[in-house]
Amino acid sequence: MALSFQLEAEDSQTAARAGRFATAHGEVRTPAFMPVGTVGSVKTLTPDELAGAGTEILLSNTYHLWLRPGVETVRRMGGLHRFMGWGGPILTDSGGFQVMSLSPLRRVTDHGVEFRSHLDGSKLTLTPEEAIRIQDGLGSDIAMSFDELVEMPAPDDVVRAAVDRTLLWAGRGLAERERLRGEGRGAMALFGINQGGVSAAERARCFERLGALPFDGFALGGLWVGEGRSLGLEMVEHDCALFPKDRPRYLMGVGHPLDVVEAVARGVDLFDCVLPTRNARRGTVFISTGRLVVKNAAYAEDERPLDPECDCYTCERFTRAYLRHLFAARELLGMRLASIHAVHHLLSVVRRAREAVLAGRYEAFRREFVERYHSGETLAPRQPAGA
RNA sequence: GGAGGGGUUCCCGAGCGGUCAAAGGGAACAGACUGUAAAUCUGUCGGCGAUGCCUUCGAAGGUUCGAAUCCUUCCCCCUCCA
Repeated sequence: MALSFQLEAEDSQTAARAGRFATAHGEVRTPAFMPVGTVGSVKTLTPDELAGAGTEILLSNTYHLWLRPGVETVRRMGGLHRFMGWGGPILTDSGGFQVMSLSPLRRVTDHGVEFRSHLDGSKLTLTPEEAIRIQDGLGSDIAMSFDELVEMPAPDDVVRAAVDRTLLWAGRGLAERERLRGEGRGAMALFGINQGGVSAAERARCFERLGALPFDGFALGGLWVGEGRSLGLEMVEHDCALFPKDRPRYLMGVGHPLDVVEAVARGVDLFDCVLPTRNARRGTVFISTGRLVVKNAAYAEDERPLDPECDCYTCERFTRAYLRHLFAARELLGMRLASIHAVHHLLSVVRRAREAVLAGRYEAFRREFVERYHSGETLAPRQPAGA
């Protein structure tokens, strides 16, 4: 068994759950958030800083590492874990997202996707089999099935075609892992990805076949791509009700604190998202009482930490005024300090969510969390006493 | 003392009779960002009772239907020669 998922607790009032799964590189307690290290690095952060923030598993990316430095290089350097100096578990995305985000540079057929490399424009073909081989070559703990997602809104026939293709590719990916296992490779776990856009019927149709396949976990794909939050949450609730209880459920690409808390309430175990770290690099961080745009002039002389309720390195040592200055001066340290907080904060959200489930009080936690977030209490800029 | 060049909106800098509140860049301010082509992108950036009006291109005066652009005087800066 590539992944032994153990369900530890289920909330009585919501669909929230707590669990854990083991990989060759360590155990992951859920709900969990995976900081995103697309190119083999969570931008600006060292592995020690990630671990210090409570990271238990990272996400990295097939497409990007395939282009540069290339799977063979990573493999010869001892695999992705050694290469990037991260000893914990790694989940790799399959490149499915790039099928969408690099749309002007690609052509999709049943065989696979023909990309123009965003680095040098060269023509490349990524197939579901190749995506599995690459992830195996990288040494991933959890590989993702190669899928096709479409941006919302999208016509029904486009969504249907993406579902059919995703199912076709799911089977081929599993078969490729079996083939690799026959060669003594392919030890990684493999997750299937459910598609179907915002059509409950399509998602159900997709999972009818996907769920019958021997995946180690299931992901909710194609969400938070323009459909709107409430529709997205509806789909989350719908999918989770279909998914088996004994395997982890991964909501791909979602990471706004409120979305995470709401999705956990609907049964999601795993998240990844660039939002916290990308925003952090651009001067906005999530704190317990809302969204703080530290780079704004209003904080130029605010002596408080980003989040008075946070115990991360940045919040223990630095003021908003200093962070604001670093962003204004475009000092790299600003991005680093904000990223440290961002990762720490989201990981603390999922850790507290987990504790709440284990304590049988998730509904109360959710209510308090959402209320606190909307309070905006420590958000308003404060001037120094002498001003 | 002589010769020449120049003073433009917060800064640099284009414009050299109308289409100029004035290119472009910077700074500043704000917004966006959810399986990362992203240390990115977008917007605003003289004032206002705002499909128009008022004030602005070193200062004052003049030419002209009309001036940042032409003329006169003045003030200030820079370069070279003495």
